[in-house]
Amino acid sequence: MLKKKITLKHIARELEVSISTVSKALKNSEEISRETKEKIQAFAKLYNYKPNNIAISLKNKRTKNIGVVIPDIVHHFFTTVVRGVEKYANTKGYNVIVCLSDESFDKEVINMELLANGSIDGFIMSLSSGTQKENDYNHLKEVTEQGIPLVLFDRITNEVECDKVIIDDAMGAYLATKKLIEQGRKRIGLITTHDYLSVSKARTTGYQKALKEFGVSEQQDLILKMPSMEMDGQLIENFIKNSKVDAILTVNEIFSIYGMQVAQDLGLKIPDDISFIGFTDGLLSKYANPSLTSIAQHGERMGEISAEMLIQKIESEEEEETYQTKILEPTLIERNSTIN
Amino acid sequence: MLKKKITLKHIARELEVSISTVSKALKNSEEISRETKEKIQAFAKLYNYKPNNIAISLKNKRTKNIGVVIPDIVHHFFTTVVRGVEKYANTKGYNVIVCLSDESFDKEVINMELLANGSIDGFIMSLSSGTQKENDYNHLKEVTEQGIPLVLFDRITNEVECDKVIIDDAMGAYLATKKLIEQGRKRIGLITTHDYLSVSKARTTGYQKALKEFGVSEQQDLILKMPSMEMDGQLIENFIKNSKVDAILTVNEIFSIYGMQVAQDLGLKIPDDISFIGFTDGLLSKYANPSLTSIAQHGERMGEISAEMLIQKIESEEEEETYQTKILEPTLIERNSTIN
DNA sequence: TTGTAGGCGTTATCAG
DNA sequence: CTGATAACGCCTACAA
Repeated sequence: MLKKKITLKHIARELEVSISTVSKALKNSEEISRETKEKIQAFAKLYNYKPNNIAISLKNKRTKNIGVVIPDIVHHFFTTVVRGVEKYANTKGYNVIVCLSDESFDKEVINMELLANGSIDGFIMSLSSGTQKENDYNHLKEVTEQGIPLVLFDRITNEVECDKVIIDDAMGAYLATKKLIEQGRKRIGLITTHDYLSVSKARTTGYQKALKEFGVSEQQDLILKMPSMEMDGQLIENFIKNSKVDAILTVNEIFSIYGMQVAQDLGLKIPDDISFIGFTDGLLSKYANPSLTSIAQHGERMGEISAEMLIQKIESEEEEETYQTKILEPTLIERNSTIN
Repeated sequence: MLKKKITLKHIARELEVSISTVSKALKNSEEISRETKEKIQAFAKLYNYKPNNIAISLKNKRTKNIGVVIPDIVHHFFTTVVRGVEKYANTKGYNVIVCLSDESFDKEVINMELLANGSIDGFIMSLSSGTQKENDYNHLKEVTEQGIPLVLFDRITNEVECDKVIIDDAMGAYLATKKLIEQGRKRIGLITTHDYLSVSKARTTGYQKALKEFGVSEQQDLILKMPSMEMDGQLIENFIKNSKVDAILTVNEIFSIYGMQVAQDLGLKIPDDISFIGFTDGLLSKYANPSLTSIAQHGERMGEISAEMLIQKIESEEEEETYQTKILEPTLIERNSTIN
């Protein structure tokens, strides 16, 4: 019953020719006679011969695999990036090996080391919070020193020389804050995470820049820093109750969604009494009630660009030591949490 | 600057011993003298020697890679499954290659054929809608005939003999419908997709079973079949307006979320005038307003079980021709769309 | 205790 | 036009 994979050797033996003749015949080489080629090709087709990827990888020192290392996969933004990577990679004949660091430094290191031993031709990754906290990038440096191309996206670091793709997080926060100010909001809060996350830091900067630039006199920083990646509902509730904000910008969707619920429970009208803008224009923003105005991060595009940059590096012969950082423009998507 | 990967050959040449001596020494073989072993191990460590995965794969005919083929990755349920697969696979030293079929039969076929040529040791997959529509499973049969283990989850077919993992979709729909009936709902609608999707079909069956079993006299089927995977807001709106339902069960989250918005726009109170239950207990259900009662599909557990079954098959020597189907119990998670 | 040889499946070079 | 040989990196049975 088992139709095991057939190899060049089998064909050669069966047809009583040499392995190299078979190999050439299947490549339609000019060296081989029409007759022999036809015989071999017919036989190969009949038995559904397909070359073994692993053997080819060993020979070519090319796997046609891309390693994508992300902190979490149950996460809208990262999945859109993966989709973008897949999309581009597939057109170029590459497969995508997905590894989850689970926001852990150790897992990130282990995963990368494993894949770096020949399983992939290059990495596309976003740093785990654990890594950004430890601020230790030796595993990345080792990879690049071995000549394995690396593209960092979204959560990046300046410690490593490699190609990078991000959106202009500061500008995103700036745009959002500006929008709120222009709507006449006077006390604009920011709910963020720790600054060791590169993106949160950049967003905070953008928020502060806008405040400074357009700042109404009484304006001041109203920043809530969540202690962990998890959401702490109580903190948000207290923040809304005590800080008397009339607008809130959050570095993700969840904080906003939850904030809106708290606000509504407190009897506040959205957006009349308080308005919200979140980051990461995902499903939650679209389907929230009221729908959430948010800063689109263009994950899919980011994935495509990352894959393009990576494959370009993989396939370029020369050892170019030039790296670039592509910065995408964020887009403000207006919904009912700021307008009605 | 480039510290290229070092091989056994390099070490052997450098230390003026044979390759096999190096190989054995690094495996701490008894055959090799203490002295030689120490010398070799020290050198290997210094130069950070790591065996090449590809070479080992070729030799062992084992890649330690699992191919996961799913219709879409920007999708909560599938990502939870992937996470479960990763979790279990990693503990067993396997990597996960993710391929997206994009709901397309053709892409599913291409992806699988590519990976089947030696890149993976087994498949975990959920059928694309395109495949279920075509009802053509030859690509799956070929894979299993080649002796490559396959586990189907969620969207499965009886046409292929292999291990399967699903939740009891009929029971899920039955439980939900029963709950609605017990709450005194009289006109319970179902919003689903085409029946060629195995899960939608099963859910419809469960819904009808409950209606029949508990059916209030006036009860009848109030079924809206969405023509595509995409959501058509207009159809839902008309359905709610015209069918006079006082409860709706939907085969995913989105239909419910959207339905709730339509209902609220029509001035209906949830859950007083109309209540909702959806499938796939994801973020949307949790953060919707009101929060959505839903049937949890236990994706992560499903992924773990799939991986466990697959790896068990991969690593078992014998050609067992026995396949099992594991059926997980769905769980009804009550939220504010049915209670307040 | 160490080394040689052959093989995993493929391709490229060179010889016949 | 066809085939033998070596090589990719590793492992292992068998010699020495």
